[in-house]
Amino acid sequence: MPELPEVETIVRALRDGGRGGKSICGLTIRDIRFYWKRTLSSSNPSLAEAMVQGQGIVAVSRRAKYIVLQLEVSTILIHLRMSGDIRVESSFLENGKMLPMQKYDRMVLSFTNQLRMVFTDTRKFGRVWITEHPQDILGKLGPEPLSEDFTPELLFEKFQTRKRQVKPLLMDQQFLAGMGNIYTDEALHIARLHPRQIANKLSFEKVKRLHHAIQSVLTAGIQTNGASIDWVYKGGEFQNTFGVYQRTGEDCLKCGTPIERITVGQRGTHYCPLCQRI
DNA sequence: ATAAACGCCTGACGGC
DNA sequence: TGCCGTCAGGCGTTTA
Repeated sequence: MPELPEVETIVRALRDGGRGGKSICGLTIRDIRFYWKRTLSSSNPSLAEAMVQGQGIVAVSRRAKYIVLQLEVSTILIHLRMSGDIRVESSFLENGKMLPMQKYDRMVLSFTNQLRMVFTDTRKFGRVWITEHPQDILGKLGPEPLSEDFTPELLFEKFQTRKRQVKPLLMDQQFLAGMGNIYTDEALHIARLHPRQIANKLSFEKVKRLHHAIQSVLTAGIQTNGASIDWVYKGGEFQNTFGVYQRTGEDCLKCGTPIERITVGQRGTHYCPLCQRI
């Protein structure tokens, strides 16, 4: 589910408090428990437990769509994939009883101050890594689209060696890190580019437009706390400003042409056939 | 290098 | 009501 803006919103809440929970910065881990075996990327829960037990949360940050919990020695990486979410709550009710688990809870990180951080994930695609070498995973990722070094010139240069369709390329996390299906469709619409355009055929002018569109949709997404659709991920408002995503058959807000849905790179793709021509 | 097909999972929704 | 197919903010592996 979550793309960069949703993950950023979750990370800010973990760092500063928000989304109904308190900050987890500085808390000490009492224990970690998994309720779905494959949620833990390695297959050794007792080693995972030993690697985090007693350690403090030094920093909370985001890299691409990964949540990064920096501990004193090791690092916890969380990828929410399609349906993951995080909540922070007290482990106990006011009467002193344990707060019950919920149906789709897959991992619980308990702290010594009786707070807990719960990773909930209906579809079980989400993954957690506990490692002393997070760069083994994060190091393969492409540039952060909102970072200073992601420039129109860099994007254009990276496109030159690529004959792929632009939409799947933008969603390739090793090419550019953080874009998903929604924000890619929205960015291509704003930039007036067809999702099947071949990357190295785009002029610098068009790449500049695309670069600006990527940064503006991601920034708007973060400002509105992400997009909330279906039962997954609550609290965002970005869905109210969709231009094409999930608007099949509705009028393009720029030209009035009905939005079409096609499949590109095995993903449902929404675009305006008039604004976004090859 | 590129891309398709498939696997991993559960749930919502529409058609019959 | 139930059954069935399709679809879903992702990504890794295998196969062409």
